[in-house]
Amino acid sequence: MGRTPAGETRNRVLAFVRTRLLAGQPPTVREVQEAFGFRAVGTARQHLEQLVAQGRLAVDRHKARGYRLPASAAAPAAALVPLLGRVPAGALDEAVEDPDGYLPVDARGPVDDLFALRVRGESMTGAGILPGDLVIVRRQPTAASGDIVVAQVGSDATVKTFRPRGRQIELHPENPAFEPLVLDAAAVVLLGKVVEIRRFLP
Amino acid sequence: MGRTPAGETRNRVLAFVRTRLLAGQPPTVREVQEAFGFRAVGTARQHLEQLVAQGRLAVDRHKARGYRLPASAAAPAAALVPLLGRVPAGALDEAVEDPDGYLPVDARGPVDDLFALRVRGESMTGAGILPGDLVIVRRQPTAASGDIVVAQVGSDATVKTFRPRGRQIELHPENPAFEPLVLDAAAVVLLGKVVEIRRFLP
DNA sequence: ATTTATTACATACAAATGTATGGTATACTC
DNA sequence: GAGTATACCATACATTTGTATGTAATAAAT
Repeated sequence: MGRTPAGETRNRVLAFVRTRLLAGQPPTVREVQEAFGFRAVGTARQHLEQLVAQGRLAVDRHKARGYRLPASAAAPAAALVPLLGRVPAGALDEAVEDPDGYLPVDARGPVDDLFALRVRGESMTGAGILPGDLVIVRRQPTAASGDIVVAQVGSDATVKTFRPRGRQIELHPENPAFEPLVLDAAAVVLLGKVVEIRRFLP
Repeated sequence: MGRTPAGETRNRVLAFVRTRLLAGQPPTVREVQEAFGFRAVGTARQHLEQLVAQGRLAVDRHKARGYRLPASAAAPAAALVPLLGRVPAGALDEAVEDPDGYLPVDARGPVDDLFALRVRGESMTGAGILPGDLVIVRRQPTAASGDIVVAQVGSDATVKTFRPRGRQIELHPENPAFEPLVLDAAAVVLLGKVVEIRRFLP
């Protein structure tokens, strides 16, 4: 029987497999076969094996739905980080239980200790953090001087630059219109360090 | 034989399956069995089926690795957007073929026409876009006045605010130290509109 | 024209995997 | 104690699925 243009079909097979993998549903050889209307399993498998030979796909041999993206493709498995509506005093764990939504992040590093917050106020505009921006925060009880952190002061969570001064802690805004907060260390709970900022434009 | 506390194990099974699913590798019943040291396949399956009965898991019957997260879990599938190192004149499609990396984005909207670029220069700091930031761009040939766009001027791709003026196009920086570009419409290729900004902090 | 490579088909087999049935032990209720 | 429920084991079976082998058709190279 005949054929089709060039390596045309093969690229489509790769696209199909990649899509399925990103959707979290690795396809079987026969699912590829059906998706492309091949009348033989072998045809689908041939394309898949060629892609493996070219290094464009990887495979777990003898396993059902064993085709993977090659490590070189640097396919960061995406994890989801909870977006917290508000941070109730103390109970960060509980807030994580009932998030307002989720943000996908690169899962090549640790992600279990991440959460996201929406920024309120203009105190950090000088650092390129605008009202409404989302910050992704890594939970940690300490930080280095100069880090942008999320700290709990009273019942509010606030985003500021962290500057410890002996027994006191200074929380610096990055906006000349605002004054630094100088607080006793005991009055501040460090929720974590801002590791990423995201802004969506309409 | 004996047992274990309460519904303890079951929760762990759910956690295990969920982790595997988010990693894009749905487990088999036997993989669950081994992960928990059950000596019988049935035990693993019993837990899985109970979770399905409770609505905490979903399943594609008679399919290998068929356990899924229930739709109610509403986990937004993540898609990957290619991060382009540079935008060669005209050939955006080719650049997409060989990206520097990928960014995970929420896949509930269209994602096929998205790509990401790294911002160079300080011309947009007034809009909270700093050098080194990543912008996620939706490919489109036109834009509304005031949109932040990526435009190709000569051989360079540049991020600016878009302001059409009759037959001319003005590309406005958001930084008083820079001057607006006023160009003939024919000299500008609009690559797309910036829909998201991301910044990673060390 | 012959050769070679690629694409595709047909069919079969073996391994992986989902499913089913029956049994044992512990805990709880009545 | 009888009855019920839960957690687990042991084994078998059927389907799904990966793998292998042989053949045919078309295109490009020699």
